[in-house]
Amino acid sequence: MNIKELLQDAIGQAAQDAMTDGVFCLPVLPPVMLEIPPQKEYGDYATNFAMQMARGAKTNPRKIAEAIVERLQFPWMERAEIAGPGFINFYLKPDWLYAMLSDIIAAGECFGQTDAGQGEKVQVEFVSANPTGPLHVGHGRGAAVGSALANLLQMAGYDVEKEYYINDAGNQMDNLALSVNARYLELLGIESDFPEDGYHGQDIIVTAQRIIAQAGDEYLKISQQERLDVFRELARQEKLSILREDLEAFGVTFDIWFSEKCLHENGEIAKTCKALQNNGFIYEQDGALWLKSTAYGDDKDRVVIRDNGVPTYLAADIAYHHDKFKRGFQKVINIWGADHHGYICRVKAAVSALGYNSDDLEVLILQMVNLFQGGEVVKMSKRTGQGVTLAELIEEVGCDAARFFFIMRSIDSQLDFDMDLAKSRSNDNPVYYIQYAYARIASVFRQLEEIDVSVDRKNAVNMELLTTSYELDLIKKMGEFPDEVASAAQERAPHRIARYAHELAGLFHSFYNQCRVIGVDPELQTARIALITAVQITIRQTLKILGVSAPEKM
RNA sequence: GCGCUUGUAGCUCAGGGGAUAGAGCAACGGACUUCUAAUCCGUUGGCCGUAGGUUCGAUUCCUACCAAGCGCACCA
Repeated sequence: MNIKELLQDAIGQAAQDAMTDGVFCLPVLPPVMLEIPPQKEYGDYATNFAMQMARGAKTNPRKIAEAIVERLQFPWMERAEIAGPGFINFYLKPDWLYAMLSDIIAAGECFGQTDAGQGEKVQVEFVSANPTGPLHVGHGRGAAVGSALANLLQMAGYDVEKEYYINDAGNQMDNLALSVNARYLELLGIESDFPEDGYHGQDIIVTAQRIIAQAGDEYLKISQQERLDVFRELARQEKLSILREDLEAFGVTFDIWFSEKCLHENGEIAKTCKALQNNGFIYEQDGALWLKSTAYGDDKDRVVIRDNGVPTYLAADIAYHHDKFKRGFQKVINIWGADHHGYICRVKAAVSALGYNSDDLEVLILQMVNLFQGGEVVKMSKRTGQGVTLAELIEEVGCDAARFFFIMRSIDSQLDFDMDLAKSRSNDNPVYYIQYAYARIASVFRQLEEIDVSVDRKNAVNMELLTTSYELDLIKKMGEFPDEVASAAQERAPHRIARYAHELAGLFHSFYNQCRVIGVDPELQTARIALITAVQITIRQTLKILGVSAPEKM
């Protein structure tokens, strides 16, 4: 049952009837927007529908509202009032809440699932860090937000695939090989210059040490070029498996790991460039090939094949996006760091040039993360003197807190990550606040079992006994969940689920402090068991989206 | 200089044409012989960056300006 949709339909019908009766005249009715009013006194739902129509109908909005209210037929309606400039406030009979509560328990692990996304085939590509070193905290935000968004879309009825684009071609891989080579020689006591743009991280030394542990100075016997080829591949594999492990430890997995190198090797880049050359979007100048991205609003055209014949990163990205759309995704979502936003225009231009609708490529830009500890910005890891890695952060604050903190802000906002707060086991910490609500419910169930009270007698529940505002507010809030999931998915805004979870937990804690479950009148106890069963289900669903664990005990 | 994002309570942030602008923290005052006090209840706290414009109505949309972050390669 979706009370909101039913009410919307009833209002639409009433408006139609009013038009038939000649109260006002409009060629087409606007959609009925129902909202939860800012204050309880304004009822359970409200709409500005009459005000929306007043524009076109050139009629007093209050008059339209009256006509609608007079004709409205809705079984759960207690009364409807016209307020302010023309709002209609709807006050429903509490019965609808009881029906909703039963629905939640019946839905169980499926609660929140809707077909809002209509099975649309969506790809979410995120993290996609170069396999040249460890993930840092910025990647962590991308990983948490990307995986939560994928979960969210899935629950809202989209057909989701998660993908990691491995930038395993080009200069940075050569630099990686050169860096490993330099460390290798250095460790074997051979003097060598460290490459200027090399990777100075500790992890490169570890890689070189591993190579020595396995093969000693074996690689001194081959040419430098051959050695670099070997090291490039060895390092690539090692870095990749570390990335995969770190992400898995963070609760992040991918359906597909897509290699850039393959696009070079299997000729897809050349093929795509050829196609764009044929339809005039790639031209030659100064010995290089250029994408005519200015045709789609870019500041300047961009080189895709350098004058030395080597494709640029953009060339690979064009072929990559071509491949994505060829795979039949209706929406392609990329999550990029704010430092890549300047890149959006040219990739969208390429997508358009390839004959696709560039609106089907959605690039979500994630603003930067600043770590704070003791009120100070933490730029460097104490241990290594380099940027703080994701693995270090998880070790410090825990996986659950890290994920939640990364997700809880809108992606447009820079994130001030308060490590002290994330670590604190106190009421200040929103993660624990939510998990604690879940654990409290689990604890109540454990104690009920101890005194042999059955927890699944949901058929014989007299829900009408739930009458306090604490109980009714909880049910109301839970009832909003499927809608919240659908609209958060549509807005690509997983932070809304973090916020919702916090609000729901707050309502539960208030209830818990005010109403007892165990030991009250048996019928009321049964009803309250049903209530907290539903709360537990709903909190679990929110945590599932966020990728945060739901502890039975704390 | 150009572009993207942001400017809302002391702090961190939601909201996003409409009814008295919300939450958490901080500050202050209360609640544990009772299902976990990692909790709850209450109080205090706002020219929604500035100036114009559109609108019956703007914190929300538009323009300019100011401030912060991030970009502006034949790097990725």
